[in-house]
Amino acid sequence: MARRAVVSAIDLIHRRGFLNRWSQHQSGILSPLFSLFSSEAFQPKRSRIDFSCVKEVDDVIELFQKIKSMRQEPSVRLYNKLMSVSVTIEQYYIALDVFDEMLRMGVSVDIYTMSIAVNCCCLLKDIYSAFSIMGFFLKRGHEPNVVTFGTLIKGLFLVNKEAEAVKLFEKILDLKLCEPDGIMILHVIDGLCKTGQVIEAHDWLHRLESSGWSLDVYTYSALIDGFCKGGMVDNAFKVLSKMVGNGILPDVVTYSSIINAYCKEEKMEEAENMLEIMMQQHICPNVFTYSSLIEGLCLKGEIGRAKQLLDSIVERGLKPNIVNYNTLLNGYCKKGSMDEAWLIFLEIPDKGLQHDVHTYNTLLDGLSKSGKVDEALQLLSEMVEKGISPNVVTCSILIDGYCSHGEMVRARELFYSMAETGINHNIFTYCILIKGYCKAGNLDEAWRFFDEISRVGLKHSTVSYTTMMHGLIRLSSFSDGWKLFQEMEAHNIHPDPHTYTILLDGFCRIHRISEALAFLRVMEAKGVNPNIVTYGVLINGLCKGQRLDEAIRLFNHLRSNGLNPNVQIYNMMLDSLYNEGREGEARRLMEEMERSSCTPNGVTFNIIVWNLVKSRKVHEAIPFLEEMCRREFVVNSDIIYALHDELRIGEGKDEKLQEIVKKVCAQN
DNA sequence: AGGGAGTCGG
Repeated sequence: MARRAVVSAIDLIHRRGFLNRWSQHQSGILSPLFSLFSSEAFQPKRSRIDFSCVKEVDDVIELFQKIKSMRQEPSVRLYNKLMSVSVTIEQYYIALDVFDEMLRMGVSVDIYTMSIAVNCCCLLKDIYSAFSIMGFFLKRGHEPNVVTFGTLIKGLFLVNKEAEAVKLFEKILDLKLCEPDGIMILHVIDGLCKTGQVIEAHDWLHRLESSGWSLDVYTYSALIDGFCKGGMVDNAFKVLSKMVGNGILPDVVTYSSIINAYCKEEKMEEAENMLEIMMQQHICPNVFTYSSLIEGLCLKGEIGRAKQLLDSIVERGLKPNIVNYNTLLNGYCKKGSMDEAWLIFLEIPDKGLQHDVHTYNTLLDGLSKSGKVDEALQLLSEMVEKGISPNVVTCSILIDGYCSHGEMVRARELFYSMAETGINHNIFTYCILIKGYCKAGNLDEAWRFFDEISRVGLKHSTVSYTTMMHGLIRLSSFSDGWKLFQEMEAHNIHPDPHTYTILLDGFCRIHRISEALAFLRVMEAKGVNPNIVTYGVLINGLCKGQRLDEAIRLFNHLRSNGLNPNVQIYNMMLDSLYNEGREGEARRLMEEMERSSCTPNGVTFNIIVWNLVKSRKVHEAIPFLEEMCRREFVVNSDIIYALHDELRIGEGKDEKLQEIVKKVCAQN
């Protein structure tokens, strides 16, 4: 690296024509005048060099020239400063070029030069050169200090050499090479947390605490964040109270970490409580805090509140960014509220923000998922017109859109045309196409693309195997799917809850329910936790297999596993209870459903209404039908026929019934 | 004069 940088500043200057311009100045007719202005007589004793104007490489080169041509021998400080502004504008190679040139010119470099140069190498992930530079300085009698060592520790973490980083830190402590300071300790604690070694980080913190080293809010916050990210919020709180006990007060970052963790788990009440607590301490939330809250609300489907929150950020004088809007847009799209999604999309430019490729991808996904392929294609051309290049995600969305409408010819065309536009396929695009072909009933093509994955040098994933396995079970046979499952395990590709759920469903569909139940234990033994869908599949199997009581037992067991039954599960149970004539239990289940704040959907209403109509309690069904109309739920045709029959029998005397039937028919 | 750190996001 550093040697590559031997392209010295001089070469660069030649290439960029600066030297030429400079010599023209010197030899031009204006040169006497120029030299007058640039002479020291007109400059203060300490040369005025404005480093704040450095924005790009050319500025660095210009300043380098300026420093070099100063009458008075420029001090090493000026060159150091030039290196550090180069770092500020992320031009690490240029900074090292300056460094090389300093050495070439015989500038007497110092320990500051060393730290900056070492930092450059670290940021370029060239840890070898970082140590070489330190060695070089050592030979010249410059001892590395806490800054140099801290930078090296950071560098080691940056290149995933955690063990070496810790070893270096231990060595520094053991041999007392320097006194560790807050920044160095932070690098160690944060580095360990970010590599998933939170417990180790905690042990270190404890050790450093008892040795009396200074720990600050940064370090504690890093550890708290580590625990939060590792799903150990309890431990995070322990650290929080410990830091307060040590007289270090949490700040906005500390709280934001915890709030973020709650939001990720969709525990919005807790998140908002934390917000409350921090505001009581007069700590103002910032954009990070709000980003987490917006995301959490969107995850919970509370988009309206998310929108309110986003608007309130502006009122507070904070500036939300495009990602915040994209999050909200995604929330609306996932909910299928495309009108609101469009409004947000159109609002973005008014807020002084610009649509980016993610904005377009999000809206495209929403449109194609809600069947508005034409609108999606129009948006795509608008995107291209605006100069935003579609990426592999854009293509995936469109291919998926075609697949879900069974338009496999177009899906395939797009798949092949991607390469021409320089967009490479990844495992995701393959999975989408495989799923599409399975859905379209074309196993041969699905297999063809499945086999192509490894041929084109891509790595199979859990999803690729699971998708193909699902297709086989549905279109071919359970045993073919089972074979692929075994192949998957043999290739050491780990099945996930999704994989197991499909297999369990397969067992149920071929009426091998007991094996499904046994397989649930296998899954758990392998450390894969069944989720609510997994249980749903089993409950469905038991219901359909006339084993309703076992289904009820499994259902009652859910909450003790920390799982909340979803609306599909309630629907299955309700349907089975009605079919078995266990009306009372069905009613009780409905009450429980309401208590658990599980929102009934169209299917729920159809089940209820159908069973009321069937048992000739049409009048009890009317309020449900009204609610269905209000919520624009589709009413089953069987129900509509039965209602017409009812009207005929009653010879149209029942006005209330007539009215609702008219309304239902108009809507369906 | 140097490392200047910890929270967010598709």
